[in-house]
Amino acid sequence: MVSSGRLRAVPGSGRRHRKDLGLTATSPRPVRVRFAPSPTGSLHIGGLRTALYNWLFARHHDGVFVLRIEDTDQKRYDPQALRVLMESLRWAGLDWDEGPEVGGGYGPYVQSERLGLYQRWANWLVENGHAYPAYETPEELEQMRKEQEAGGGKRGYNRAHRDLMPDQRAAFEAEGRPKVIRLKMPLEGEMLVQDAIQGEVRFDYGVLQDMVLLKADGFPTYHLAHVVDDHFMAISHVIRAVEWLSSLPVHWQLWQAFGWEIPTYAHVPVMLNPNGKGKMSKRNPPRDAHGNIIPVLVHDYIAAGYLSEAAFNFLANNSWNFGDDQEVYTPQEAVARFDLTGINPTNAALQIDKLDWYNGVYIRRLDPLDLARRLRPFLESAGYEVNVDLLSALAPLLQPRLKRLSAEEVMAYAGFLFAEDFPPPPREVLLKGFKGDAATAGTALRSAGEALAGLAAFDAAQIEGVLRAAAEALGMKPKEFFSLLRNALTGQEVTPPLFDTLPLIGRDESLRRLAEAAAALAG
RNA sequence: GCCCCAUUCGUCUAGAGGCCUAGGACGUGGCCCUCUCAAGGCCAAAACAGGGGUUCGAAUCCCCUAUGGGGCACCA
Repeated sequence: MVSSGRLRAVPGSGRRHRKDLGLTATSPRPVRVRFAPSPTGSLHIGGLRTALYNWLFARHHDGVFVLRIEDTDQKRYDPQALRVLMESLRWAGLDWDEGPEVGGGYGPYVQSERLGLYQRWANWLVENGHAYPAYETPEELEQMRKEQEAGGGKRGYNRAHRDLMPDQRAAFEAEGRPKVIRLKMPLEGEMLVQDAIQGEVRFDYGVLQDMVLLKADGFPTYHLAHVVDDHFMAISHVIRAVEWLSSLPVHWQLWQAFGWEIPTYAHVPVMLNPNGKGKMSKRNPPRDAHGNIIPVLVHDYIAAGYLSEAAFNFLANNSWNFGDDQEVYTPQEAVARFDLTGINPTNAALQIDKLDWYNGVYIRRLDPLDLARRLRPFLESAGYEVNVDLLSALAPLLQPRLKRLSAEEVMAYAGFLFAEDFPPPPREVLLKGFKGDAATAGTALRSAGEALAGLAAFDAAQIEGVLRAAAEALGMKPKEFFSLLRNALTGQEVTPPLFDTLPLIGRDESLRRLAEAAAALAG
């Protein structure tokens, strides 16, 4: 039954032996892989990871990465989806060699433009006894399912039309009943396949059903389209989500029926919710410890302020690992080392904390001016007017502190720089953490102002010098003095370091804030 | 209900019969640095799901159980 020499049976468990296969070494075919999303909505984060593994594999082998659009579900088609899908892939740095907008020698790359091909090959299957027309209506099938559930018996299509007499068939045709084409699955026997990630996979054909290949509307189902397209696009390795593993026998039968060279299959594990319960779903978005929603769609990750560099590294390092205990690596480094069989077959929870850590790592690696440039649109879309020079000066201070590119985080650290006007903070804020009385505090603020006013250059080093001297002259602990100044100058408990922050506020404005705070305390 | 797959610290993982006293990372806790918060440095707690085999020797191979996950459409 399994005729391909490449896909020989190997004794023992898959886990143990899957790396002995030499899958690519023994394959004479040039590496061509594809990512084949359906344009029914925005790209799922797990989908991006699957795309990423395909891309890594293609680049590692100097192969070809194809983007194919599986728009065979007319009911769920979303015209916006394709654009968003491509945006998401490009954001992550996954460029495709063939597909929409770039073309290629195996097109068209959109399935709805290939309908004739599927119909032709579906008919070929019927003519050669591998498939048959079935005339049940969706309502009849629904009825059948209900009876099965009530009876507790076997589920699935009962194969009523598998062996129709020619006159029965003619009668249905004469009636004008719509028909589908179904695959004739073997009634017994076993399928045995070596999956590059999952290892040995075995299915008993007896429990499988006759899946629909061509729908009544003339569109193919995934099963037919996948095999026909992967054949005519010369795909060498099918790297897809493990959700498909259950339908592998259908595809396997199709390959056998057509007699085409079978690609190597690699089923990548799914991404589970952070709590490990169930796969990530946009219908039931997961939440973190604080009750915040964890994004599921790639465009939500972008909007949440994640860097594509961090997302790439994080996704690559989930289910696959670099080796050498190295956690941070570039796409180029990953390409050099990538090995399909090194993907862990176990489903993995999405560890959002680790993504946040990666994001911090990559934010810190940015050129500060680049950070400012990337931050700008987030601030603007939150309604802030951005002074580019100020933001550029602020960026290095923000850099070790930000977890994401977000207006919210920037404001938490530096909102006092963006305020339209800055009235003196209320007393309780000014005196927060201060042990002395208001008069002492006011005196301290005034002497800080005097020290700063006399400075030749208003830079961090000089500011630090005079303020430390002022603290000593006042007989105050630096800690106490500086937090008093922070309160008066920013109204915030948490800010970037004071000495670096003062030049951003500016000398005049700083002196004004100190004076007004002192006045407020006096009154 | 049926089919398939998996199971190593809370989480992501290393592990290919002896290099395992089970390694790394995130997170957590402590200490250091320190004007707050970060960043950084150091340290710590934390795992082979359970039970049977095979073997001189098992996290690793086999079987059973349990648990988790995926799938059972004229969706992909």
